[in-house]
Amino acid sequence: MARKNEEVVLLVVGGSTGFVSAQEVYSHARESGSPIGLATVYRVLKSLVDAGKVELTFDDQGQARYCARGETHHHHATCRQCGRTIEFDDPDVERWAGAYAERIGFVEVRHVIEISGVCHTCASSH
Amino acid sequence: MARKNEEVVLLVVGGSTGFVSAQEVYSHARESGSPIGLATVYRVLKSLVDAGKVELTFDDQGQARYCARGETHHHHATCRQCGRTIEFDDPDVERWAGAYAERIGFVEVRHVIEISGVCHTCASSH
DNA sequence: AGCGTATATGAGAATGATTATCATTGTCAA
DNA sequence: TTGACAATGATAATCATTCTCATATACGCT
Repeated sequence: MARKNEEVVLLVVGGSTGFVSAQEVYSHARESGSPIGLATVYRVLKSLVDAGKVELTFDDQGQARYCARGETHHHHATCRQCGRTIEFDDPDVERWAGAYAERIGFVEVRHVIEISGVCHTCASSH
Repeated sequence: MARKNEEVVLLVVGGSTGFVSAQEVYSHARESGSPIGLATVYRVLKSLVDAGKVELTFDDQGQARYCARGETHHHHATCRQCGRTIEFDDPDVERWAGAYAERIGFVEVRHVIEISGVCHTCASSH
């Protein structure tokens, strides 16, 4: 067998910077020679998300986008004009989120922090 | 005419605590006697979002959910089990977001901070 | 009022991402 | 090899959202 499907999907997701859509995972996997089907892409992605190996968010149009979760938890800042994504991991805000969750009595807390704006490059080339 | 459609939609969205889906807006509006159509609900919601009067996010399944944007900027903590929503507005995190955006050179910054977890009630009744 | 034009509306069709179905194929222990 | 069972992929179904278009309404002008 060429390669296990889960492996193929992880390679594609992990090999991309930023987020990829399920359809992109599918076409990239096919381009790289895997005979994987779209249904399996969705199945594998879902199991990877459940397993915590891949992160799932939704873009401005509500489409699912996936991103390999590395060792470190982090968030993203996205430029609304060029789409460039900056990853960040700020201990201050992590600490804040944890403290806040505790204050309101939430457990098993996840948080999503998305910052969007216009990056320096786009703003100056305006 | 009974009432302008935009008014009806704003009433429904504003009259709900937390987020509502477009379908919910539609059925609530119909229940309250408006002959509004689903297409118009979507049209009006989109224009309200563009106008900044309504905020748009996506839930765990990628469905759009709308929320009236009041005078004060705030964020939400949602219980994954009962769906209850707690609004919060914490100056610390606002300050952090602003400072961070400046640090990476972003302008016209918006940020979304979503906290999800299991609330005290659900956790203890488990 | 009468007329013309532009805009808004709603019913239903079309779209497109995601999910379910199901026959087929691969896996593996006995 | 064989039988049980999970994994796969093609395709159909689902469902939120968007598009289309015929109609209705608002607005300006005479």
